[in-house]
Amino acid sequence: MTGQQEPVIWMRPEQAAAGRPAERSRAEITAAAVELADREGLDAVSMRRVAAALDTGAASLYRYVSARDDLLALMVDSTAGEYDLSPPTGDWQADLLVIARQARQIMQRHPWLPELVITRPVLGPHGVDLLEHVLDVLAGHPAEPAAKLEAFALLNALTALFVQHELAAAAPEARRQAAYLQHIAAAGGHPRIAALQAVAAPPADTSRDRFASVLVRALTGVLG
Amino acid sequence: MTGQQEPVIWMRPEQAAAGRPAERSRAEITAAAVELADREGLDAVSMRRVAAALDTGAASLYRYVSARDDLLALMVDSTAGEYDLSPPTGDWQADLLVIARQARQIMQRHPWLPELVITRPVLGPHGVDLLEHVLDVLAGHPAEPAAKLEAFALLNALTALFVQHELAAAAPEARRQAAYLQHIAAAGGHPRIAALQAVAAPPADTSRDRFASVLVRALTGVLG
DNA sequence: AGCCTTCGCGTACGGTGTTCGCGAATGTTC
DNA sequence: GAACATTCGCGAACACCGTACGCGAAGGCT
Repeated sequence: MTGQQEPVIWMRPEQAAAGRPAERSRAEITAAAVELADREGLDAVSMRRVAAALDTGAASLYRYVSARDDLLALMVDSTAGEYDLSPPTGDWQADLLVIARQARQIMQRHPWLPELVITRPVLGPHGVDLLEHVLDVLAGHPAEPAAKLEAFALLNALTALFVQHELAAAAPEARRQAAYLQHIAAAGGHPRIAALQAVAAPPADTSRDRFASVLVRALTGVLG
Repeated sequence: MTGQQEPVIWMRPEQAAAGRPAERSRAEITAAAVELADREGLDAVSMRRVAAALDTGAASLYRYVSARDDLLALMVDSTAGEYDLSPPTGDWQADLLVIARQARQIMQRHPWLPELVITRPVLGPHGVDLLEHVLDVLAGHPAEPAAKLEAFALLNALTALFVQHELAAAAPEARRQAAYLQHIAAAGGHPRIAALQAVAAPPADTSRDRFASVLVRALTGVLG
């Protein structure tokens, strides 16, 4: 009855018990994919290009990964290994903020990460360690377990949104969007938007505080 | 010096001033794409498939849209036309919650929307109307204009995250992820996660309240 | 009626993810 | 050391994809 389905990649053995041993490792392939994404963006991470970076053929990758999605999952989890998890201090808000700030730095290091984190949240071995740590930080908090899980998800997703927002500001697409808003303002019929154009100075110095305050408030929202 | 770049699609005239008139309209194409996405998901929205739904060739679409991204932008903006915008009551929190709940319904109607809203926020004519309305709701609020813009973005993105979360719960991928978590819990070394498995009942009845409380708290976070 | 401009779209190019099948390579067993 | 079982590497192929080009046809304006 219950259709037997392929398990998550981390539950499949990396090395077969018998036969010819593999020439490469998941870590090696993941590293190549991450480096490619860092250098040329997520769209450059095609099976062929990753394989080429490893001096092999595209079909070979399927010995290590059952689909491209698996490769992306490996990439995401590998970045979860970049956290520096120090023991909880007892102040859960402060501890979570430390996590969030690290998340922000990691995502800035890997500009392709926010999109992946948001569109397909995935927990691998490193992600599980991170989750365990967050649960440890929240151990004394009286919220329900489900709420703590949601808080973890929100921490990741909100940080990803923020980083994506600040990375997108430099994109040429944002300039087009701004031009259209200006066009709308000039056309009339949208007085509030037109009034917006009067101010120009973006107070960037307050952005980091805003990141913290929004995050903490949202977290207290889920944790009740 | 300043490289002349193609403007946003809504600044280009839909109908050329001279020559043979177009046989179709942007709205027609957008409707076909939306219906296709509603029925078979976003991946089914390829230029060829949309064109086939309109009984035409793929290349024809490029008379109406300069790239597939433009088509996706049209789809997103068309859903922004589904809001029912009633005049502000004076209670900005309540008014924004009304907007957010509508956003949630719209996104549930169009399961492909959250991903697009999150990964490429786009403002077309309908989106601009929505923004104008939100600014109207916040007219009496003393926050900086930039903060109000961020509040608008956060309202959309957070709602999209929530809907995406509740839609993903039914996906088979979630079952795999849960199985892995259970595996980790059984393996030891992650006591907090193992403790999580003890509880089972997901109190779904409180989810709507959580949506509201998280949203309001996050919004008050940006608005100061 | 003629012109001018745009439209429709067949065709083609370079790319994508993924499958199949087979020869080669290896650890294990006799 | 030879035979075997099993896996690995991967070339080739398939079905798509987004997009550019170019040309015949179609319609509005003068």
